[in-house]
Amino acid sequence: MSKSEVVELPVLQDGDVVPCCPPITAGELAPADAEKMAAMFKALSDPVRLRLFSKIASHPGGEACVCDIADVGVSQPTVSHHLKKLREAGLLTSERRGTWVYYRVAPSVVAAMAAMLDLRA
Amino acid sequence: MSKSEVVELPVLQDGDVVPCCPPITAGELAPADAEKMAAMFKALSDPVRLRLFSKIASHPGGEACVCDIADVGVSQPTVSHHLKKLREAGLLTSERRGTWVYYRVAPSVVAAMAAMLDLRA
DNA sequence: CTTCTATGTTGACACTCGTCGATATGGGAG
DNA sequence: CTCCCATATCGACGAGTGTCAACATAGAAG
Repeated sequence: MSKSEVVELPVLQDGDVVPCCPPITAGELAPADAEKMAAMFKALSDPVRLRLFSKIASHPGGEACVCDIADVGVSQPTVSHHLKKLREAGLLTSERRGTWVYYRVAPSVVAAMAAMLDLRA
Repeated sequence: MSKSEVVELPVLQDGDVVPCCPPITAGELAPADAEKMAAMFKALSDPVRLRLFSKIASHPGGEACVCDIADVGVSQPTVSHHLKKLREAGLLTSERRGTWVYYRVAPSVVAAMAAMLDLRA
């Protein structure tokens, strides 16, 4: 890992339509933009996190209870740990409703990634 | 990191138009597909690698000599190490021509990522 | 041949990461 | 209140990662 400081947060913020960084093919990436993009890719660089993310993204209603997606072959604390990472990267939002906690994909995440790739969504 | 085996290689292969995995939002990601996608994102999850990648992707002619892109604030061995990682992930190809080594973005990498996001390039 | 330059490899180090069991917290039910 | 269930946090462990200096290799030029 780079020895630079941890990028603490928000890669993306709710309501942003234009995302954090210019397209990756548009020119030399500025160091600060590279940090933000790297943090986003890093959050998606684990198979378990990708499976959790895709389960939420493809769940009817756009949201999923942890209990709906927890079956990914690792322990409950590990699932919680991964969901926290995705939350910290700005990719997911969570909301407690009664006994259960519901996660959904943060708005404009897909659009942000598309912009990085120089595609219009 | 996941304790599963290392995904040794080719996330993408030259000539592939349809990439390794279904769109991330299309449904629950299969474990094997998640491994492949994670390996790709992992390769892009470092700021230095992202800057190298964007320098190559945006370089005139679609290729760049190492000497053109090596100025990213780390030592020469570290640059070489990161380029190797990107090569192993199938994101870059390299070719030696005389004294210099030229890197280019592997074909259909961008299209593959676009497909993951369920966008048509 | 030798020398120089460009790039890759090796080995070591500190740090980060994914994982788990144990424990804590939060809220509904009785 | 107590009990139970869902989720989060803590602490520890082994594995992996980024970095560098030192060295190795490849090719051009003298």
